[in-house]
Amino acid sequence: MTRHYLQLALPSPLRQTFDYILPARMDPPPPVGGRVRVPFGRQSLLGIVLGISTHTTIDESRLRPADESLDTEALLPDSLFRLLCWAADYYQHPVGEVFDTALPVLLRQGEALASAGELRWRTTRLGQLFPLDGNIRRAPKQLAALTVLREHADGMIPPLLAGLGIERPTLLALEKKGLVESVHIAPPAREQAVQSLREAPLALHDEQQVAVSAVIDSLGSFQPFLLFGVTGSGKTEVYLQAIAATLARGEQALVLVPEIGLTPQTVARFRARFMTDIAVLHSGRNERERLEAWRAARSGRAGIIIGTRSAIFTPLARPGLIIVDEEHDLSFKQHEGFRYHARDLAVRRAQLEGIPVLLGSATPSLESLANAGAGRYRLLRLKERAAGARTPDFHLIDLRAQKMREGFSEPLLKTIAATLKKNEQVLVFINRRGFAPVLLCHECGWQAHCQRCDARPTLHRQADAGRWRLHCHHCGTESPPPRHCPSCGATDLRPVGLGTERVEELLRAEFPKVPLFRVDRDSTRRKNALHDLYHDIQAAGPALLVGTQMLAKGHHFPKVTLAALLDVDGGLFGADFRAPEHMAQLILQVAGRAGRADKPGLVLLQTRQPEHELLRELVRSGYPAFAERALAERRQLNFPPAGHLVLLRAEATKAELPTEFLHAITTAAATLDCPEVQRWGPVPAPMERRAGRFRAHLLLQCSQRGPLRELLTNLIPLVEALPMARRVRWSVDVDPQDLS
DNA sequence: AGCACGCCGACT
DNA sequence: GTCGGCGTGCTC
Repeated sequence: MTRHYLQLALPSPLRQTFDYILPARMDPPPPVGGRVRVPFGRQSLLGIVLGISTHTTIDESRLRPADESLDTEALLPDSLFRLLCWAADYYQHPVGEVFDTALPVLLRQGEALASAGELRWRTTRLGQLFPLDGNIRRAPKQLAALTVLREHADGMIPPLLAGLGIERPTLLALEKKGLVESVHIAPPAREQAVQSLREAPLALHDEQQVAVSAVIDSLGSFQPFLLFGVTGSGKTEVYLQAIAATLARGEQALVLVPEIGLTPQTVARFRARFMTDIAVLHSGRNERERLEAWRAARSGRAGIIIGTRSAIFTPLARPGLIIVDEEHDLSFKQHEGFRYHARDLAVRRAQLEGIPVLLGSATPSLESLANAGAGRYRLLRLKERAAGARTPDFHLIDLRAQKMREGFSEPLLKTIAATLKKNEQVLVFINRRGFAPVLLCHECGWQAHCQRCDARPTLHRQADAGRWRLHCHHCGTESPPPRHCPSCGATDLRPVGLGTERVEELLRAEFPKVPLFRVDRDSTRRKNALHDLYHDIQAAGPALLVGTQMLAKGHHFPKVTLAALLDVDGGLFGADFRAPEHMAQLILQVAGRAGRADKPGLVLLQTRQPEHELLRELVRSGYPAFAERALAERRQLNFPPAGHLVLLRAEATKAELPTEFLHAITTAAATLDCPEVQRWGPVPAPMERRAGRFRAHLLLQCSQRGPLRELLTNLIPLVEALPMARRVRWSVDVDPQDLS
């Protein structure tokens, strides 16, 4: 009899698969895509079967038999399985870790694929007949439980019982007496998603109608769309109606949203419209909930799946449409481990599934705009704002010509005062939380410095007690600020620069009678805090809103007519080549909060560089013109989307090691023939030391993806073979989103 | 990454 | 005399 071998993906950083002997007793053999338990060194691991073969390249004597097969069917549909294999190759990441990232934790730990069903308690035959006036009278809780359960022949679920004061110990006691039992009721297999609408769709304006029709016409075949619609133009209604058509075909829709965008309100909007089950997947859910959502998607029970980045790996029984909202958002790129981009995988997945994918944004990434320009994506424009709302006016305030009061120019303060006087709300945006980014000795110029990073810790004021703390945003270290300058002993230590807390303080002093709301990660740490804040802001009259990105994303503030950005220069002149793009997106997002319906909005930008070409273009002609110019710059530099990048990162506790290691890589690369690929570095990372580790970068650049991929495929085995590779932490970042 | 093996410093 | 530091080797 010929022997068979299982080719497995194992959760290990080793970039290889592992072969195991398929034991004769394992009959039927595990399916491709199913899990098996195998011995691995001294541990026992779960692996995914990638293939079964009669051949192996490994010496027979080294092979071990698999222990146990867990599944009778593949965990993932074929298209998703192939997407993961493709992604492992594209991102040059170990395939075992790719599967590990893609699967719910409980499945990785061996939980059954199918849900055991809902747990219910019910009486046994004996329990039905048991005399209630007998011995059990001495156990009142049990008596009550038994009485209730006797009236519910179908059994009851634990939460319902708990509502009646019946807890698990009581039920277990009754079970021990043989009076009640727990059963698992399996959910209906392959239940069809309910398709009917709960509320009527909104009327569409012409541009929306064109967009919806285009998507509906393409259902059933691969087609990427870029839905480029200004804030307030009704992108969401386009999504909802495209989803309605998808559900009407009996298919499912997968919706990806940015991390910050998946609020209860977002989900509520979908629930209000559709009767179907909606599976929600985000970081706030526990593993049990994630697995249930995953199962609902896989079985086809859920018609709509809404989730953040990792939801792109949700299996679908009948895929129909993928939507990526705010496709330019950075949170779609994973920044550690398996560094995939969910938007890019969404397009690839749509292709493998043969379905349309809709990327939506008011400020599309230059990548997507370039794809649309090249005809790879179909561009759908929404230029009109719904309900006749007007686009806000932009004004630059040249700070060089202004007397400043703690970060505020005179004209800005005047405009704020005037707006408040009209009973309207003002939004002040500053992209830095805390009180001040620098603590400086006024005597000798000493500055507070993080012990573990090449960075200055931010000065924070504790909400309670008003205590001061130094807080490093890069490594999380917190410490009390020194009372004396460690360098000269002086006591005159001063906070320099602005953060949200300081802006709050300044504005409270300036406008003592006006309610002020601060929205940043520190002020919204409490559960529901954000929701409550939004509620209070809507209810308030004239008010000041101070905040970071959090304030700029998602929520609408109809009463805001003035939005001010205190410092746009920081973004425009960041070290990263994408800094201007991100700043432009942020400016427009903030602008999108101002001026709705009947009231025109005004956006004030404080800058020391009013002649900056990109900034002027943005303010004068809007995002498309800005993007055009930014794209031209990228083309000149051969940067994405014109060219392609791969960033090799290395870090270690010894300072010289990362650079040495990357040097060794360049030496190894020199033996490979790839004249098209350019090399930058190795260089120390922009912040060389972070959380006590020294970091270095090596950037690879090429106008074509092909040579870059080929180089990586040949280079990485050489890198792994370097002895030094054991002593540094290194990673490959294909299509890096930021170079820091 | 885990996990074990192996050879040199400060302590119950 | 041991406990334990992390260098290095291996995992089908």
